[in-house]
Amino acid sequence: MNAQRKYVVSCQACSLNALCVPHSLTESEVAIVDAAVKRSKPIQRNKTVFEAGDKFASLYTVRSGAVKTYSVDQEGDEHVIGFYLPGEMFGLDAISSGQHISSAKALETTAICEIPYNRLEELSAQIHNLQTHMYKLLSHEISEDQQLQLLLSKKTAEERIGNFLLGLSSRYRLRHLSPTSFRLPMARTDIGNYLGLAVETVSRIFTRLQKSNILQVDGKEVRILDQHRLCAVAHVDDADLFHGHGHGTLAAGVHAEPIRVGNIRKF
Amino acid sequence: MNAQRKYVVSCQACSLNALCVPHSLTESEVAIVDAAVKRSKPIQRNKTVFEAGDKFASLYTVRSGAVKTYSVDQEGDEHVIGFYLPGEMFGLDAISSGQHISSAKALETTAICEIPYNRLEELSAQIHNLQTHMYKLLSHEISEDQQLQLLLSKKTAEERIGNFLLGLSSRYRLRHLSPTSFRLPMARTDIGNYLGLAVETVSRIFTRLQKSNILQVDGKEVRILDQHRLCAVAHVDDADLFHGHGHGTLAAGVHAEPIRVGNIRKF
DNA sequence: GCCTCTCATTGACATGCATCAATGACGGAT
DNA sequence: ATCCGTCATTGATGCATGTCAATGAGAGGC
Repeated sequence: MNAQRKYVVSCQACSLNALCVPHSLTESEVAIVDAAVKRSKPIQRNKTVFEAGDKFASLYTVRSGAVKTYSVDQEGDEHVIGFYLPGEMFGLDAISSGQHISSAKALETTAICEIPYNRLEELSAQIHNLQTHMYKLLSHEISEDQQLQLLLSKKTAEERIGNFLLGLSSRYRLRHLSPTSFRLPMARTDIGNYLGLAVETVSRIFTRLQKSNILQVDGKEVRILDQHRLCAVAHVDDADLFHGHGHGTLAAGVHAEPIRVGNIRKF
Repeated sequence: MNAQRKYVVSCQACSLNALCVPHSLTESEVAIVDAAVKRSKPIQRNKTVFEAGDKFASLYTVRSGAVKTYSVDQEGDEHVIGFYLPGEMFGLDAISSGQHISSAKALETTAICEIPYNRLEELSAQIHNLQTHMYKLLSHEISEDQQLQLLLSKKTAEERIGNFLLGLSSRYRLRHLSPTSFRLPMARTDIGNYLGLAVETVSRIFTRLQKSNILQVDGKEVRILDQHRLCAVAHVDDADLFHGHGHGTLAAGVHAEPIRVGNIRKF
């Protein structure tokens, strides 16, 4: 049981506290939520957290590592729905039907927090801040999804990738990691799939951005050399970069400022 | 004040009851929610309900008519986000930031119910069924948005339009209106904009489907002549048609069945 | 009833990206 | 260290859909 303790970190002690569910709660409220959270051993790359068709019982947040969600169609083709970083919550789409309609898979060794949905419902009726937070969280996910729809329906391949990278950059910044130098947790295939592009297109655009000295790419390692020009390529206003980019669990309610249009939404 | 009464119909007496917020509540709970709802005079075509930048104060549902939501980018281009029919709720994306990030406009003369968000939050902490309903509603919107993302990122023009029409058809069926013969409340431009297609493409596909005797189109009037082949064109399984197609306000929690993949999400 | 404005349709042409194909480069397993 | 499988890159080609242009058809105003 001591071995078990290694990965068991209370919400109070978790470094993601400020990014995760507890962020808007008082100390005693956090304690109550903390008691409901199940923490299990980290899972390996490519292991699934849940699969489409599974009964919905819990929501999940990433503690460390990264997760992708996806669905598989009749022809067996995979469709990537989203990527989740530490502090971000996933599984929200399953609340409405009581069944998971998408699957979630670890992109690397990943630790997950699980919070039983029944319990969360109960608690959110009692803890006003928690209810407010959950509504904002769900609403924020909707806003992000709508931003992505805009991206997918109107933007060029270069704009999509530019936005994608800027979104990632923002999310790493929020986690106090370098916003200009980071590792992509997902494969090119996943990026293309997510953005509605062929892998080859993703690859070509990466090399094009590299040749323009906007980006430096080495496998999964990315360095943003010229953020200004990357914004230009993505048609994103530089000034927007520091706003409204919270994602997943964390962002809801963090920003009082207006969220601007034309930004990336999730990754 | 008698004139005013014409359009004031309580939730209890509203024919959309089964499709709208009250659907999962007891009689006495409905009465409480009803008391919080503001009903105002129908608005004219092209009038806005709210605009991007407005302070967020209420959620809205369509009582009659139709609404589109959209955003406008830096270049002044409009991006259609969604269409809403009677019984469907909109404005959900504004909860997270406290400001509307999109605008909502009547596509025809439209009556709206408004429910102050503060009050809704209070009530949902007291009325368990209401909280459950709201969570499902928000979650369902997320599922739909994700379905649309799939449509936009992976499907051909013909599939998009096929799905769009089938989705509309389902929604009309739910309202006990003809699922095979209905009027499109929005312009071709709006359809194209929403689906990420040029107007010309929408037009061409309409005529192509008409020439194949799958559809009969006369301006905004549409008749589905061969649902089976329309499903084939849209790559939608016929059997799915009667499931999981609730939309907007109504759908959340209506169906116990699994929601299948590959269907349209909103419209 | 006519005029005007917006919306819809159709055709001709251009292009961004997908597709196909082949090679190269990791990274994990033994 | 070597092997093998997955992933990434690059080039050649084609096609679906966007763009441009012109005409036609309704709908609302005076």
